[in-house]
Amino acid sequence: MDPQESFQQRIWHIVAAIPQGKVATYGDIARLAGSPRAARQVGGVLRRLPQGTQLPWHRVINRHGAISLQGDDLLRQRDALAAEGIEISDDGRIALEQYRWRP
DNA sequence: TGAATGACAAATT
DNA sequence: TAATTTGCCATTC
Repeated sequence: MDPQESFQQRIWHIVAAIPQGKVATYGDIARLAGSPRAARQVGGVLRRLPQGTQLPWHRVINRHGAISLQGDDLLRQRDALAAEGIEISDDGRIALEQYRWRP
């Protein structure tokens, strides 16, 4: 990975590369960014994104295929994913084997 | 400069 | 198998 870029910039680039209709886990992104143990920081970066961002942050979910957000944000992400053709089971989880992004 | 924080993940119970 | 606890580490206060 490019060491000149800050950690959060690498996260931005990786998340931006997730294709529509696919999802990635926080752990995956952390690994692609060169810090396999920094999954938590991935969430930290996405949390501080500006409102008008173009980043497809809604395509990032946790290892259980579930959305980690809560409240209104949870509903918004759920809708955004459904709009891309991603189906969510009744318990609020996604079939990772089917929708997971494999670069 | 150092302590606290957290959109996770793996190990333990 | 599911729930709880522990470790992680870049960013924020």
